[in-house]
Amino acid sequence: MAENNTENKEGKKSLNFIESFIEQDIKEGKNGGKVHTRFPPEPNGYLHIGHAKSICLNFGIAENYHGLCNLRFDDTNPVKEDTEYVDSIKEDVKWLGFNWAGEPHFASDYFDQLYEFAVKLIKKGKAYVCEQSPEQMREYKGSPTEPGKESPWRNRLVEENLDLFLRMKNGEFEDGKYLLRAKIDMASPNMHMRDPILYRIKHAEHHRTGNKWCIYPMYDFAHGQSDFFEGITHSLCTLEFEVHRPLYNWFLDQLTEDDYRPRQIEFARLNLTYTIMSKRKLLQLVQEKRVSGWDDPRMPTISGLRRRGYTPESIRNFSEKIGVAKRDGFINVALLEHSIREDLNKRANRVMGVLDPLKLVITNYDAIADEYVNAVNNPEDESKGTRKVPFSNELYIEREDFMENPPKKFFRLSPGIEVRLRYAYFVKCNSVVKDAEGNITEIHCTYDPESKGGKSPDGRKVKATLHWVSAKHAINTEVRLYERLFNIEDPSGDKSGKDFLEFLNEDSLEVISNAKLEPVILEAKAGEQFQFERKGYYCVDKDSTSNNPVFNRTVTLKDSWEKVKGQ
RNA sequence: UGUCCUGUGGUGUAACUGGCAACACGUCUGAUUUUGGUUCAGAAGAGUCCAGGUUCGAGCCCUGGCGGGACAACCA
Repeated sequence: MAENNTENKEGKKSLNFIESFIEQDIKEGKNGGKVHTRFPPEPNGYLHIGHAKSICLNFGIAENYHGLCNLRFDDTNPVKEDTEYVDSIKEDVKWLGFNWAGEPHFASDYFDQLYEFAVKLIKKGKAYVCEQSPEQMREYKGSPTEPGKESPWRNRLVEENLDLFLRMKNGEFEDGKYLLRAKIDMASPNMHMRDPILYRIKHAEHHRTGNKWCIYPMYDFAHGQSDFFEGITHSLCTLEFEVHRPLYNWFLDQLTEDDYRPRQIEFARLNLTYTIMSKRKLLQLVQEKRVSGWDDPRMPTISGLRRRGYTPESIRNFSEKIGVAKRDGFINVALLEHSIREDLNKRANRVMGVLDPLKLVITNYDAIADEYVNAVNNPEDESKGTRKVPFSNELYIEREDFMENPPKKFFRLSPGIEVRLRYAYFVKCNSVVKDAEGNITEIHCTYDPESKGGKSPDGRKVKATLHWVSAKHAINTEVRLYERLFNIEDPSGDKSGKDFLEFLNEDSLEVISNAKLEPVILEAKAGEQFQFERKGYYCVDKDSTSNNPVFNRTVTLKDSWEKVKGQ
């Protein structure tokens, strides 16, 4: 699967630990040698790049082993969940390029089966109705280092348990009055085995089952069984569920006598530098309007990355590059950025765009001439063809491409220096116009008519090629420049107790309202990606209108001048 | 002073039943270049958390330490 895996001496691809488990299971003929995975989000928020890792893993493994992967919504807590999230999750999974097996599944599809299973446990004497308050529960639960104590309701008669559980279901009691708990071991070193809660009373409307139920199963009582009901063979989840595994298996033991059983395997969740992955915190950013929404291009959500200009391929490639293991670490965002540059370099058409315009006047060029120059759309892909770019005596160039008193290694435009205007002509700077404060307002140049197309007939060289836009043809454009959302690598991991919001980067968004672009961009559709030559990759935002085109910067180009300049 | 998981270049991931620690990103050279991009060529950077042990040979096996993480929601 992972493309960065080296091949061993026999030319066999090395496997990640999950693939090794799976191949072992197949070899042993477990579950008939089948592989069936699932991606099981709770519909309580938008998917983020961490989910993308899980999606690529689950769907990728199913594909590799000729199996299937389900999409299942883990919707056992009605107060947090919503169909808005269901819809966005489906959209995001599809956008990433994956197809789930059949229709999407829901844990709520199994509420009846789960209820029956709970009744069965009661009858077997393995579950009981408990009346402890949350406080009492906590007290009786003990701590990781001390055993718990048994609930006084633990030895209720089966008949009584059955009766109470039925009445819980029938809505006879208010929230919190009773609980159904498994009878396992209050002294277990594993807290999750200390008589975990199976059902709680919650008079809440569920986004799918409406008011049919007022008792809802807990995660642990729903997840493994859902896997079982769907015929899942390998249930991949993140590391924090490792301690749940004995309970996952305990339920399976109660549920089945034959030898089919899903296997839970845990892997490390993705951490990315300079961002956060917690759904709760992302929700907070949205609710407090620190960002414009779940799809704000600065968000690590799939919808945010999409709006930012990331392609599904780039995210899938990223996911392969990071691999999968059990140790938790931090992936540098540089790797994500590399993935999108790599992809867009091949697919994005080039266009010239000036973000910080400075007027350049060609004093010896005919002001009324109507000239077009030929430009290559994508040097990496000849099939993308060429286009005509209007040229005139008044142009915009990038303000940072001119320096009146340049340092040694600056080889762009400065007085007396000749440079090439990309695809057009050589120009030489003769003078500079300034306003009353001494700010440069215009650069005056002369051009060499012999250098049309950017080639010098006498073979003389220039050290720089600048992008430009003809002033009278320029399309005035809004461009949104994004920087990382946080100032430190791990905003959530601060040991001094600072809130993650304190590390928000106040300059993460810069809006330019007077960028100048070539006329071709008027034909661009929302979401379309371009490389603005020498500046980076940009895409058309959904806010874009024909009167007011709006572009998002996906990522800058690698900029080695930036390093030189810094010295 | 519990249980479980986990320690490999700056970062992430590899190394099949023990056999010269590899790949990617990042960094640094140089070449090419009508993008200070791309591409190409090359370099630096770890001796595998520590200490013992087994072995001809240990990142891999054993013992003992140390570091990091998870677990005490009627959340998932």
